[in-house]
Parts: sequence; structure tokens; C-alpha cells
Amino acid sequence: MGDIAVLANVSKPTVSRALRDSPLVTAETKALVLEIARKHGYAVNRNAQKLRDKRTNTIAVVADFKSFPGSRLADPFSFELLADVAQALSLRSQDLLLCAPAEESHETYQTLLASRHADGIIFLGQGQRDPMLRQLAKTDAAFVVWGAVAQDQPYCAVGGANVRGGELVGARFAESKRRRAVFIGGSDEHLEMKQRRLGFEKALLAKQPSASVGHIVVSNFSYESALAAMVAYLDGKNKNEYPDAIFAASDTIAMAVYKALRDRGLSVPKDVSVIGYNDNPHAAWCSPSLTTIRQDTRQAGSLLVEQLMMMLEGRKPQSIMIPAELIVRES
Amino acid sequence: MGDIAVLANVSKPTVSRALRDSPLVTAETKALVLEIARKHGYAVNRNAQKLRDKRTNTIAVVADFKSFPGSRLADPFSFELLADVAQALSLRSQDLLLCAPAEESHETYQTLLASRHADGIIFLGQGQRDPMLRQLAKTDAAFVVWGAVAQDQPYCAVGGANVRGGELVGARFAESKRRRAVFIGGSDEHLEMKQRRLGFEKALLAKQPSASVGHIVVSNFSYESALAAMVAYLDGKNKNEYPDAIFAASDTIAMAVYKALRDRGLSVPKDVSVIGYNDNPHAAWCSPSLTTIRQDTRQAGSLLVEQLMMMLEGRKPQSIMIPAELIVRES
DNA sequence: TTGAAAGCGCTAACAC
DNA sequence: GTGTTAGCGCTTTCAA
Repeated sequence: MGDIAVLANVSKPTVSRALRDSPLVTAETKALVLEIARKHGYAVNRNAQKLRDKRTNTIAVVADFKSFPGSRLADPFSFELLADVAQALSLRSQDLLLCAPAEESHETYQTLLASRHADGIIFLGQGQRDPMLRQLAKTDAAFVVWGAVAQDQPYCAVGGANVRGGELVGARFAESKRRRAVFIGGSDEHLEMKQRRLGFEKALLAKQPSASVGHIVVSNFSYESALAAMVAYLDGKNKNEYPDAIFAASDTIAMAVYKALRDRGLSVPKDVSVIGYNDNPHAAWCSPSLTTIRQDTRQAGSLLVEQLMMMLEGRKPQSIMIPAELIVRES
Repeated sequence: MGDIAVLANVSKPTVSRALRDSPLVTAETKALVLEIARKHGYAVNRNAQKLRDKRTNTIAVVADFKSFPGSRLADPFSFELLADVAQALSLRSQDLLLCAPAEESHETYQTLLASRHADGIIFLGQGQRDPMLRQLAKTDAAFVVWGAVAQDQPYCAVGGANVRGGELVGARFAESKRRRAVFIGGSDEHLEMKQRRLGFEKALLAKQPSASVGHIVVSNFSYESALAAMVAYLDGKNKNEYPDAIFAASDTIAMAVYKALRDRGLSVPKDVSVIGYNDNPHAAWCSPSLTTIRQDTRQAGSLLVEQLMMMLEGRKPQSIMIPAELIVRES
């Protein structure tokens, strides 16, 4: 910047002001400075800016890429969410620092902020880290979480209407008079799972009190793990005890359910009705196309960013739920 | 840091040295400083570090999230690649600045580097931006590209063996005596597409000279676009002219092909054999499961990072191709 | 409207 | 081993 100042025959502050389009600078001076800067490929040093200002205009986004080490891609849902968060941040001229989750201690994240690496954090997925997040909430760390919205939560979350989503599924199975329903998904420790399962049971039993509702717990959200769990479950049953309705906690799990049913010669939806969650792109492509619950990631992304920005302005944003919508297809 | 220095009764440089575990500091002093820093939640300011050093230890990653505005997720392949790049960067303690592609001018990216925002750039996808990249290569910008590796390329690329991939597909169709083959994918302007198509034609015609090879051009890589193109193609043919072998440039496109064939009552692989590209997770899950070409994104991610690091050390890394592997399934 | 001075937090170079 | 000094590049006082 010094060089540019010399070349333009002005002082450093004037160059700075010109580049930031300050009204304090003559149009001519401004034009001159801009021209020279452009010609010399000069760009303001962001690190110096960040050092001087308190704000870094950078948001750290923590995304779980793999459902477990060595596995393939996690559910595409997280990626659509990441993409939409990226877009929302870009609209607000915030940089996105992408973090693969490290050792999950709240201190790691406090350090991230303390070192002025980022102004705030967006966690894409609450998963098992609720306890850590509660710790982090005791500090003045600015962060927002995609996950279940709960009553006693000391931090700001943006999440789907999981109970409602489960209810929609339960109601639909009740309508088609299904009597042996099963929920396949994570354990109740995973709050989102618990909410979906409870909404599901409640709505189904309300209209169909004689129905049974099983619960198959998967150890992680991978296709393989879900397939193993589903196969094991069916292996333990007689044909006449087989479920006639399966609610899968994700579309990926639903694909594993399809596979297990196909291998046993069961037809969807005649023998078994299946409903998934998230409305992944491939839910619409497979055959029979999958009925599922859609959550608008675009809206989710905007809200996550919005709430975090609010927090950075010193306000105290509320947790928000986004709607769950049943997308009826062939399954 | 000043505060910590005062509390520890030492000078700032000593604190700095202690925190960086310099051998110049007594073990006791080090322990004392560390203890005090920990107690006060102190973390070294990264922006000050970046300002002072020349290196920022940050790599910008440019990823095309959406195949086109408003669409759903782009092909999951890019995301697996992103995840693996993230991991490779993390192993080298490099921060990942995630960039949604802006106005595609080489100046944008020069500015990114000039402002010391990042040390280098990884472009995940060469797409239509080869001309821009050639411009950028004329500067001293450090960058690496995932995409086609070509002869006259003035920049470092890491990419799949696309010609080889095409050959594998062509050879397989020849083995099963298919005679009316079609390639459905991007136009030849997209270099990766061209390479796959040429390898395909060559290998198929070498063993099966009487075969015909059609080319369906999709305007983008979305499912919808591919489905429309496929349907239009079939609409223009008589039943006896229908292809008996289709090579789809991505698994997403292959899913659209499946759909178009199903809707016409054609069976895979009896009537038509289909092969995709990328080995997306759902390629294995659909029915019939999809034969496809796998490219190891893990290796790709490592290589991209490795080559870029080499460049940042002042060396001149070579472009590299990673192998293409045929994964035979039911289709 | 512009400039001079000061300081953001850090570390390399040079004393001691 | 430790401290002093200086400067990375920027922008916000404050003074002119």
C-alpha cells in the first residue's frame, strides 16, 4: 500500500480510503488510486485488516464428512446443507473456513475463536456432541447448530420439525392401514432420532391403536450398517411377523431397507410401505421412487447464518424449526 | 500475549517461543507460560501470525456446488473429492477456505492470492474454465486443478484416466456384442467428456467395427437435463434403432437413463446395457446395480494437495493421472 | 480533503 | 536463555 501511495503521490491513509470508497476522498484522487492499484495488481492484505479490526468476517463451518472413518460419503443431506450455508455466507461477504471435526472438545473450538481464526462457528450436525455444545455455550463463543431444537437447550439451534416429520409418516401409515410398523434409525441418544420416532409412534397409534411399532437401532448412518441391521432384524422374525411399514431415518437407510426387502422377494409398497427422510436427490430416482420427508436446506442455510450474524451483533437469537413436508411418491 | 508475558514475568518473545515449543526456552519457563496461557484461555492470534509470516497456511478450494443455479446438488462425486481434499489439507495443517465460484475471471483469483487470503488454490473441476485457468497460469499464482490432463496444458492438473475409462467401457460393450452404442454426456468442449468419449469409441470399434456409436449431449450434468436429453433421443428413434448399450458420463446421468428405459419398458441389462462413471454410493444401491468406473477420490485429494504444496515450495510439479477402474455390477 | 502518528499481535534478528 | 527492538500492512484517531 505504501508503494501505491508513493506512485499516486498521496499518503497511505488516502489510498486506504480510496480503496474503501470513502466519501472523504475526491473523485479524481479515488480514480487515480484505483487505476494505479489495478495496474499493479495490488490488493489489500486481508490479514492486516483482520489484525487491525476486531472482526475477521470468517465463519468456521464444522461438517462431518464421513459417517464413520473409512466409510463412503455421509448422507448427501449434509452436503446440500453445506452448499446452502456457503451460499448464505457468501451473500453476507463472510469467508467460510471448512473444518473437519477434530477432537471434540469445547476447548478446541474456544481456541478457534480466541485465536481470531473465525468470528463464529456453524456446526452442521449435533450428533453426539450435545454435551460439548452445552459446555461451549457457557463461554461467550458465538455458534449455531443444525440439529434438534429442544426445550432446555442453552444454545441456538436451527433444525427440522422432527416430531412433526415423524407424525406425518405415522399418519400416512395409519391411513393405509398398516399394522406392523418399524422405525429404523439412530438410538434415542441422538435427539433428532428420538423426536422422529416419538412423533411417529404417537401419530400412528393415535389412529391405529392396535398397530405395533418396532425400533431397529443402527450404529451409524451408513448404508452398510443399516443393511446389516435390517437383515439381522428380518432374520429374527417369521415371515408372518415381518413389518408392513418401515420408517427410515434417512433416505440412505431407506435404500438399505429396499435392498433387504428385495433380497427377500418382498415388494414395495405392496408388502411393505417405506418412507425415508431428507429427500435426497436419489430418492426420486430409484424404483419405486421413495416417499420421504423434505426439509428445505436453502432455508436452513439462511437461518443458520442469520442467527449467527445476529449473535455476532450482540443480540440473542432464538432457536428455530423449519417445516417438515411429506413428499408422496410410489413407495 | 503481552498480558501472559507480564503474568509469567517474562518478555513477549519468550512467551512466543514457549508456545511454539522452541528449544531456546527452559522447561520450567515453558511449563509456566503454558500453564498461564491455558488458564487464561489465551490463543495466539492467527491473523497477526499470518501478517508477519509470508505464508498463511490457507488453501482456497473452489467447488461448483450446484450443476446450475437453482438445481439440486451437483454430482456427489465433487463432494467426496472435497471431503478428501479437506482431509489431505488437514493432515498438512492447512486451513481450507471454501469458495463458491465467483465471476470466473482470473483476476478474481489473482486478487485472492495477492490479498494473502490464501497461499494457493485448488479448483475442483475444470469445467468450462480452461481458458481462465490458462490466463491464470501466466501469472505466478499457485494452483492445481482437478480435471482432464492434456498435452498442451500450461498448468498442473490432477485427473482421472478418462481415455482409459472410456476404453474399459468400450471393451466391455464389445465383449457382450453390443452393436448400437451411445455415449451420453457433456459436449467435447468439456475436455474430460471428450476424452471419455474418444476412448470409448476407439475401444468399441476396435473389437466391434460394425457397431455404431451415437452421442447425446446434455446441457448440464443434472438428472433432469439428462432425462430430457435421453427421452428426446429415444423419441426420435424407432424401436429397432434403440441403443443396446449406453455409456453415461456420470452415475447421475445413468440414473436418468435407467428412468427413461424403465418408462419405455426396456430392461437393463437384457435390452440395454448401461455403464456409468464415478462410482457414486447409490450406484451400488439401485436395482439393477450399476456397472461404473471408479476413480479414487482419496488418492486424488492427496495428490492435489501434494502437488500444490510442491508448487508452494517453489518446485514445478507435473500433472498426474489417477487410474480408472471398471466396477462390474448387474447393469 | 488530506496527512502524521499510533497501534492491532506477532516473531526474527540481534543484543546481552 | 532471555530481553529489546523493529516491522509485517492496515486503518482510526487527531491535527492541519
